[in-house]
Amino acid sequence: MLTLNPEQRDAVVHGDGPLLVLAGAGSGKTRVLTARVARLIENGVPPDRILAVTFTNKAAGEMRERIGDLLGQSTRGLWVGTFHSIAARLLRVEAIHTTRDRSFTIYDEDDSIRALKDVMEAAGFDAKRWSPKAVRNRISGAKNQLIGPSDYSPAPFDLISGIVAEVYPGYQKILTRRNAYDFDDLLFEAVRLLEDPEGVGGHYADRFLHVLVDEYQDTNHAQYRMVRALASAHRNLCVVGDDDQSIYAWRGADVRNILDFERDFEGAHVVRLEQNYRSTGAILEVANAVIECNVDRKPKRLRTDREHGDPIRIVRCGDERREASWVAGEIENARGRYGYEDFAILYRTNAQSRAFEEAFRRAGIPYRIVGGVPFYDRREIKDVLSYLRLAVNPADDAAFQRAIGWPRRGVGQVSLEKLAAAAAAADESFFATAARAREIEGMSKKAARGLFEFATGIEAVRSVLADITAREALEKCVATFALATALAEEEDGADRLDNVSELFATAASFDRDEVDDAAPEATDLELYLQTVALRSDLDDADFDGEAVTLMTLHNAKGLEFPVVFLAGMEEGLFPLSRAIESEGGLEEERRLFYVGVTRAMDRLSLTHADRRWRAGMESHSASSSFLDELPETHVEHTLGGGVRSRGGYAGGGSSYGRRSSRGSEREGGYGSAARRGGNGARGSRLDFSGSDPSPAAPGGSSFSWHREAGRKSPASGDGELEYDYADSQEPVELRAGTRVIHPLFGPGEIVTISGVGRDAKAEIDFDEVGRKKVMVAYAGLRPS
DNA sequence: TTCCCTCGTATTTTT
DNA sequence: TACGAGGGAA
Repeated sequence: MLTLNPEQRDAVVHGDGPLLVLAGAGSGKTRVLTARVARLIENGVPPDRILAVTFTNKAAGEMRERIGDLLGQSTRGLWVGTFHSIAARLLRVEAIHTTRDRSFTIYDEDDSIRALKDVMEAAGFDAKRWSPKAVRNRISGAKNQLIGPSDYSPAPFDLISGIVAEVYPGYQKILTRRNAYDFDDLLFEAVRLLEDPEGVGGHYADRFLHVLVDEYQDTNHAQYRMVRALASAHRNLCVVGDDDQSIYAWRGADVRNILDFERDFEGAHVVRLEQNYRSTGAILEVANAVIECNVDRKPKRLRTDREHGDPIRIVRCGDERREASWVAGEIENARGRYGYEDFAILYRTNAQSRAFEEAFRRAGIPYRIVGGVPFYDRREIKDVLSYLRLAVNPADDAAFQRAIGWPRRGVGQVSLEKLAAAAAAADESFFATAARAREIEGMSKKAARGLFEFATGIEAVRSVLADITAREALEKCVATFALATALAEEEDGADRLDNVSELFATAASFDRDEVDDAAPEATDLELYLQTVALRSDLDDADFDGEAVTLMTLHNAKGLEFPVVFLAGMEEGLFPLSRAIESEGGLEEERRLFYVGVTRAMDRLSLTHADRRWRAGMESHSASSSFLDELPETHVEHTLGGGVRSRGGYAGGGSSYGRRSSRGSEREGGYGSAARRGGNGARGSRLDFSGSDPSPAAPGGSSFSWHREAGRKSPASGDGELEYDYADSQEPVELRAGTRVIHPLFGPGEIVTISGVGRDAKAEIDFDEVGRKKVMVAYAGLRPS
C-alpha cells in the first residue's frame, strides 16, 4: 500500500541507534517519518514509549492522523506535539519540581513585552529610547542559548546588552511571581527539568524508547538540549530535516544542530533523500541552481522523474497594482485547467498581500490569506481571554491590567499605579490587592469601587471554575462583566462581536481529548488556554475550498501548490535589506527563495515591480539579484504591464501546459492533506466562505436543546446582563418565532432556521444587536 | 479619567 | 499606509 523508494525504506526500517535523514524538498520526508513510527508500533513498541516532536501544532496533528491511517488503529498514548506543548505538558505534570504551579499562564510576545516594559521603566530606562521589543529579543536569544539571568554578561560597547543585563533578572522575577512562562521559558525550564541529575529527567529518558524530530534544521540550542536529554537513555533518536530549508536562524535556530548531528551522536546512520516527487524538471533545475549559490551547506542535488515542463517566467511590472492584476489575469486564464485552490501567491512581507486582495476582489477571485493579523491577536479576543486567564491564574498581573482596562470602569492609569505600588509593598498580586482597594491611601472612591467590583466578579467566576467547561467559563465571564454589551456599544462593535462569537465556537468545540499532549492533571480551561496560547495562525488555516492562497514565504514551508507566483522579486524587498545586514543573512534569504521555488509543482512565475508603495512612500527598486542567478535556459521573460521605460522584455503570454496529474504518487507535504475536523476559517481572514464547523450539534431534523432554565434579568441601568444558571434539562423545540437568549447577543426572536444537524443555522432578530445568523451548534441558545 | 486627535514609526516571524 | 502611543482637552 505504501510504496517507498530504497532510501526511504532504509530510513523507515533502520533499527536502533541515531538516524539522520537529510530530506530535500518534496522528497517524502513526512511519509518516512510517519511510516517509521507506524512500523515501530507494528513491531511492538508501545505507542506511549514513542515521542514525535514537530514545530507546529498542525504538523503534529497531521502526523498523528497519518500514523493512525497507516496503522488502521488508534494512536492512543503516542506522544506527538510541538516542542512548546510537550514542554508545557512536562511543566504541568512536574509542577512541584518547578518554580510555578500547575495553573501557570503562557505569555505571548505581547504579554512579555509589556511585562518587560514595566521592568525597564522601573529600572529607569526610557521605553521610547530603548525599545522593549529589542530587549526582549535579546532575552529570548539568551534563553534559547540556555543563558539564565545570572549567567548573562553584557558585551562591551553593546548598549542594549547592558540594559539586558540589568533588567533580565527583574523580568524573570516578575514572570515567576505572576506564575507565568514566556515561550522561551517553556523550553528553558523543560531542559532544566530534564537535565537535572537529581530530578525527574531520568524517568522521561527511560520512558522514551524512540524520539523523532521533524524539521530538525530549525531547532535552537534549547530544543537540541531537550531532544538530547529525552533520547539520552536509549539513543534511538531519528531527526529529519534539510539544511537548505533553514529559514529561522534570525530567531535562534541553529543549523549546526543538523550539520553536527553525526558528530554529536556517534555512529549515526545517515540517509539522503534526493528524489523529488513534486516539481517539474525545469523548476527543479532552477531550484538547484539557486541553492548552489550558497557556500555554507551540505552538497546535494534534487532529481525528479517528472517531465521537464514549462520554463519559469520572470515578469516585470510597473508597480504592485499591475503585478497583482497580472497575476489575477493569469489565474483567470488558467482556470479550467486548475481550480482556484491550486494557486498560491507567496511574498516576503505581509504588507504585500494588500494589492493582491484588491485585485482579486475586483476580479471576483476567491482567496484566503494565511497569516496576517492572527485571530488570537485581535484586541477584543485578547481582552475577553484576559478574564479567563485571570480567573485561572489570579497572579497574572498582565491579564489583570488588560481586563481592568476594558470595559472602562473608572480605573485609569493613575489608580492602577497606586494599586501596583500597594501590591508591590504587600508582595501581593494586583488581584489580591484590588479586593481591598478601599484601604489603599489616596485611591479615589470611584476607582476603589471599580476595583472591588472587578475583583468580586473574578472571584465569582473562580468559585465555579472547577466544575465547568471552557465554554461555560467564557459565558460566565461575558455575563458577569457585561462584555457583549460593552462591545456592542463600540464603534466597530459588530465585527468585534462576530469575532467573540467565533471565540465561543472555538471554546465550544474544544475537546481535551484532541489535545495530543494533555497533562492529565490539567483542567479543561487550563488546557484550552494553553492551546490558545501555543496556537499559530497557520494551525487554523483551512486549505479546503476553492480559493487562491496568499501567504508569506515563511508560512509556505512544507506546502505545495501546482501553480506558484513569487511576488515582489526586488532588491531590498527580497532579499529584504534588513535581513541581509546580519551575518549569513543573504544566504538565509536565498534559502527562503529556494523554499519558495520548491513549493511549485507545475508552474512557477516570479514577478517584480519597478515601483512599489512601501511604508507610505513610493520606492523604486531594481529586480532581485536572485533573478540573475537563474539559469537562462529554463527562464522566460515577460512584461506584466505598466512598465514606463522603453526596453524590458518581449514575448511570453500565458501558455499553460496541460494540467498535470494531481494527487498521483507525489507525496503531500503538510497541509495539502485533508484536514481533520478543522474549525473553519478562524485564523485567516477569509473573504470566501469556508467555515465548516465540525463538532456534533444538537438535533437532527427536529431541533431541541437542553434547557438550562437560564433567566436573564432585564437590562438594568447601565446595561448589565446577568444570568442565573440552574440545571433542569428539559428539551425545548426550536423554530421560527421562538424567543431565545444568546450568551453573547442577548435576547432575540428566531426568524428562520436553515440547514440540519451540525450545519443548522438560525437567523435571529436580537433586541440589542439586530439581526444575525448563528450556528445552532455553537450558539448556546437558551429559551427565553 | 477618558476620549480624541495627532504624530511618528515600522515593515520576516513555527511557539 | 496603518497602527499604537502619547499628549491635551473636557
